[in-house]
Amino acid sequence: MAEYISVTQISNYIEQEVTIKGWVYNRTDKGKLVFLLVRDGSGFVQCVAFKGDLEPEVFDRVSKLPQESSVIITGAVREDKRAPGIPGGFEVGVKQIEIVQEAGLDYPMSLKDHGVDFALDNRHLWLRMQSQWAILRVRATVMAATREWLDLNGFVEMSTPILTPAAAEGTTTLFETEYFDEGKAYLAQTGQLYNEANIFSFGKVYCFGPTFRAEKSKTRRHLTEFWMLEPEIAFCDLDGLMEIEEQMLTHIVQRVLRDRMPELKSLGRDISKLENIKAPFPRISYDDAAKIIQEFYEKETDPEKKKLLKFDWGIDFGAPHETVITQQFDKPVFVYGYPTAVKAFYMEPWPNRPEVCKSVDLLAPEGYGEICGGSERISDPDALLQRIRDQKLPEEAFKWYLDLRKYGSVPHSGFGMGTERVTSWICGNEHVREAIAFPRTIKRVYP
RNA sequence: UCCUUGCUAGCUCAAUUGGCAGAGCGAGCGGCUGUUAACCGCUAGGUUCUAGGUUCAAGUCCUAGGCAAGGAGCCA
Repeated sequence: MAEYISVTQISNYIEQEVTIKGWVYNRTDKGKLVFLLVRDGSGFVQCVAFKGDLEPEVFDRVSKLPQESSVIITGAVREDKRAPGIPGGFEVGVKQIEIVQEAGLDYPMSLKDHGVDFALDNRHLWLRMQSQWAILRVRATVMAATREWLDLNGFVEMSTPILTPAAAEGTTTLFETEYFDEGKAYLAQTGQLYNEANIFSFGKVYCFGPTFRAEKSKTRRHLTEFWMLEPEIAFCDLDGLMEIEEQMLTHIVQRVLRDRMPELKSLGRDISKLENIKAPFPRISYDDAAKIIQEFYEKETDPEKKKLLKFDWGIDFGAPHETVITQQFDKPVFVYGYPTAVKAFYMEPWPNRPEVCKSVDLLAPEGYGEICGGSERISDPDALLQRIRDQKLPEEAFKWYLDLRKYGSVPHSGFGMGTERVTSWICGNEHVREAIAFPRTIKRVYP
């Protein structure tokens, strides 16, 4: 009896008889022979059925087998450069085929292009397309490599709550829900404050889970539900934080290159752009970034684009600003020292320059923009209380958070990384919605 | 909330200045022993987003509405 294998293993079974279980991705009927491109979850392999090798009625069914039919195929593996697939270059000569189910003829997804609306309405089926399969395989590797690096470097994974009592930074962007007799609870938009408590027990921690933003943002970089990684580190300043970010990201990209090359190639990704992603990453201040933007603003002749590049010191960067900055570098670039006024209340002010703070964003190249945002946190209890009062935040809700600065306060830092943004950048996607299996956007909660 | 663009066959899109509703893919039938989103021949498939208006004549122009997209605002 033939051994059951997955397509990824196929190169180890040349000239041997194997069994493949999967789905018909494409069929090419050539008359007396039929090519079936079969996907099994691990890869895509071409299976070839010759009329002379099968019973006439079986061959007849195979030559009419609809796309997405589920099959169990047994036959000998051959090496053949002409064979398409992932990894490709191998094919199975069909000796036996069990048709588990003939798929319906009205399968709506064709191998040609689809519009965004149609593709998303059929996300449960769109997932089967090779491009989506490849992107989500890269995503899984991004997540695995992230945990791998953190675990190897002494971080402890903590699970921070999804249901939270109040906003970390205002209440306008929270999804709210009734919570028994306690009033309202909110879906977490960050686990950071809880991780700041966790470090005083564990030193270096991270949380990695879904995060919710009720922002009415409709852009290629936004989802209302996305997966965020948030490390937090005790006894760590801004420089130490940047070092952690660049080491971790280097590991992620190099691991994807090692383990997901066929997927990246099938997506048409320019691999040379990724091979270069190695620490150290360039570091520029907000002030330096402002100068770069100003130069481009002055050079720009198109009035439309010039308007988008308009920039006054003190504002946060928009997408066009980030694009201009990232295009100066072929690696991700750190921009640190943002104006205190545009950043969250807990960020440590710059020494002798309180108008800027020890915040840092990591911007991905090729125009992808912000993938990580973080800061050194305020460690002084009086300074933190002052910031909470200045921003008119509910002092009562932050009582426990202020406790952290009373009992053994230390300089500490942390950042958040958007899984979908990192995956999109590595894959070269146009939109983050393809980097999560079932995207949630302002206009879509189905399927 | 604002700006811009789009909505025509199951899907992706054409349709010149307002003048006969078209193609490719998918589906059906036939052909082909090396296809790579195969190719070739034939067949079926339409309330042109909705409602109203202008006109001899509306997919096309006007009014209102709906849906979607990606930008702004907002945003770890």
